[in-house]
Amino acid sequence: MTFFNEQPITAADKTFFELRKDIVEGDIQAGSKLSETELSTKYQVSRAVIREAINRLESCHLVERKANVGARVVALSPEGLIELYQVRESLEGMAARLAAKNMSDSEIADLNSLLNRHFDEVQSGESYYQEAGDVDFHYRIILGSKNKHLISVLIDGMYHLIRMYRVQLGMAGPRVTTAFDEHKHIVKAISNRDEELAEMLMRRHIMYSKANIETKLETQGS
Amino acid sequence: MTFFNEQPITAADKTFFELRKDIVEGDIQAGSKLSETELSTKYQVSRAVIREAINRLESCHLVERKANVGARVVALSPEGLIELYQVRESLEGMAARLAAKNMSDSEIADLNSLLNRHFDEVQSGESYYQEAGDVDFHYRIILGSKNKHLISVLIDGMYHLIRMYRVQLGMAGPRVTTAFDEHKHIVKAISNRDEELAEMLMRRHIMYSKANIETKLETQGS
DNA sequence: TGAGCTTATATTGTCGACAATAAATCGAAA
DNA sequence: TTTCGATTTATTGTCGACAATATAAGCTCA
Repeated sequence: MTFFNEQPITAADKTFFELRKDIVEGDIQAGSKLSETELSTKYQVSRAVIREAINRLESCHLVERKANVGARVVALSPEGLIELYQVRESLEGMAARLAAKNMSDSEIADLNSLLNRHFDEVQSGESYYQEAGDVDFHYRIILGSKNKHLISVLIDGMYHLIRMYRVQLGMAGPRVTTAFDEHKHIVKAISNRDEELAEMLMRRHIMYSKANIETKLETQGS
Repeated sequence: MTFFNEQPITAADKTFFELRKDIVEGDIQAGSKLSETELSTKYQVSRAVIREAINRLESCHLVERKANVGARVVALSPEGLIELYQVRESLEGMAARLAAKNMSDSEIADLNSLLNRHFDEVQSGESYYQEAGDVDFHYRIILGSKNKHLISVLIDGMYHLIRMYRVQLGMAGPRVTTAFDEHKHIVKAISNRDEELAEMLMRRHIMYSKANIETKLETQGS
């Protein structure tokens, strides 16, 4: 998966990526305090670098900072996840609409072939790629919107937080074949340049996903 | 206007607010470079403080940073403004939907009285409060969504950039009475708890506003 | 003359030390 | 014993200096 062309340049970049990974994957516990001095010894960089990394983590909504007190990793809550999905529904719906308007024919063709590849993988039971495939699909449509601001808000501002929820609340989930069909319909709408339908189908797709998570949270009781 | 309860605590806070104001209002030119040493003498703080302020400005999409090169104030372009309004349409539409669901009756009553006040002001020709009133209206609905993430993305991540466009491209605009009617209809839908309609009306309201801006940009040629 | 390389310069990135603030500890009085 | 206040301690905020990088200037050679 040749996802983000993010490659660290400065030490702050590198530390930011490492910290983000450790937070998203739960190596640094949700809700825990981030001590600057502690982290600076752990990651072998100065406090200035740690501070910059923490500032960036705050921008992605992964940590919360209070003046003269410090930073904490965000606490994960069912309500927080619901709120996140409400915003996601709205923004990715718009992304699908804009993708129907702005994606080139060749990009749409690529998207179709991606979907076919997923179909083969699902058939052969390679559940490993399910989440990656899902992420990839949504990622391409987001980029397909060609709206820089929208892309930034979704990728920089929400993607990693969503992933954090997925990883830590264990949302690998089934919902594979139905989600796949939904993806197909969305791409169909996009290739028909039907903006209205593309937005509506994407919103429903995310609403279903949200509902699926909600029932899961109820049964397992988080 | 008792808007943001943002009050500076640290020197970095203060500098961030000052810098943001100077950028939004154009005292620091759009597209210009931000020299850290220069700013540190200008604002009488160390470079560390300036760096933190610039990092935060980057989070609000007011400046863009490149590693080992520096930060520039964003360049304003008609395309950028359109993109911004697309995201705004999507998010504020969702905000209106959630406001219809989550605002308390008393909050809705307050919103109504705000609108009546605006009506009086418009009647008596106090065009001064037009923009402030418009901003206040939208701000209350955003808060009414009760969705922290949505609020953060809109207020922290978009509001000041939108204001920067308004100020620097001179969008005080007419569109007063029609916008006022639209506001009234939106509040009506919210007080009826009609989520669907509230979202739709808000989206249209912002679409009209966007269209209004577009024609303006065409005639005056930016 | 100009293309490519080298050197110089200015700017950003990183660091450790000090100052300021908030939390924790301790002590005194009711 | 408990509550309020003072003192200590730990953490964050701020600073100036140094290192690393990128851009600009100058130089060499075809």
